[in-house]
Amino acid sequence: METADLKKAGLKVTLPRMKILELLEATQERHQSAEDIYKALLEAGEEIGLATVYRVLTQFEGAGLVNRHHFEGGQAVFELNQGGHHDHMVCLKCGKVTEFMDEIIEDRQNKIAAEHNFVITEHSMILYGHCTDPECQNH
Amino acid sequence: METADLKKAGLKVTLPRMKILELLEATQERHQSAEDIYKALLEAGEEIGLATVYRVLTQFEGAGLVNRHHFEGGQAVFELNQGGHHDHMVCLKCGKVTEFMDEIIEDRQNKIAAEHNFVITEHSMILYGHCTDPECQNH
DNA sequence: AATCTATATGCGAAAGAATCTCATTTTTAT
DNA sequence: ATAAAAATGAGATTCTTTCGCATATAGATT
Ligand SMILES: [Mn+2]
Ligand SMILES: [Mn+2]
Ligand SMILES: [Zn+2]
Ligand SMILES: [Zn+2]
Repeated sequence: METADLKKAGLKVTLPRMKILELLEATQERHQSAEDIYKALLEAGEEIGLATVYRVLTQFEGAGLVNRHHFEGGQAVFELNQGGHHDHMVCLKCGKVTEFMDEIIEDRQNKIAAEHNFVITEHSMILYGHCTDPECQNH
Repeated sequence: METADLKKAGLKVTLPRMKILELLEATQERHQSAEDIYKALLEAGEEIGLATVYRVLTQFEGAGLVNRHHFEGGQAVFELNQGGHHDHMVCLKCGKVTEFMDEIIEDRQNKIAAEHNFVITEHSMILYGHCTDPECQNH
């Protein structure tokens, strides 16, 4: 149930918020830009302004409901926060995003930060390259 | 010598290119935005347009003379490429940038990519948090 | 159920970063 | 010194994101 998530986050249950949350839960595309979401809502017949989409996503991020990633080049992308942390591989040819998580890397990150007396609050790790699609591999 | 680097990169030796390269070599700030560089040049009495700074930095990047990083929030930053790869820790309070390099992480990144038949061309790994400065540590 | 008040929304304007256009200048080859 | 090709500077333009404000809505209160 989604309205519960909104209330729990201290956010009023409004139509834009519900629709955006529903979309994030239903979609195949785990990583979407604010504009992607805006357009998808338009196509679904919802009349929600782009500024509202940005605002709501920022609020969702603050509430821990979504995560925002800055992949190289384009807009920021958002994905539903479903608990487990992970990092990303992004194909520079087709844009495909693959998720992964590596305990060894996470451990090393923490060790390195500790060595520098640095307190990590978040991190971003993105591998860029070519995915398995033949179109993307040869040149 | 720097004009040699420019020629080697197939770039004409122009005043803006020399001045920008000199600045990057001389400065304390290893990581500067295009605008930082533009302003530093202005203060040094050079009349170089911001568009030229962006153009030249992009050319330098293509030639492998500099690296561009997209830290969260602000503009892209550029640093002289002095050979060794490294990653970054960025203090969200004071903006201080610390560099580090970890073979274990680099190895794991390559292993993970290989497991996914993904060909890495570049990667970005940034740890965000608070640095050792007391101002930055206590909230 | 009707009313009230705070909050959220939609729209257009604005901001910030980076790129583009094009007339002029500079570089480098001749 | 001359000419052709390339680079520059200034401003316009694009792209993404945020802001401001009049209107609409949610949720609390009668
Ligand atoms: Mn993800
Ligand atoms: Mn660096
Ligand atoms: Zn691909
Ligand atoms: Zn700091």
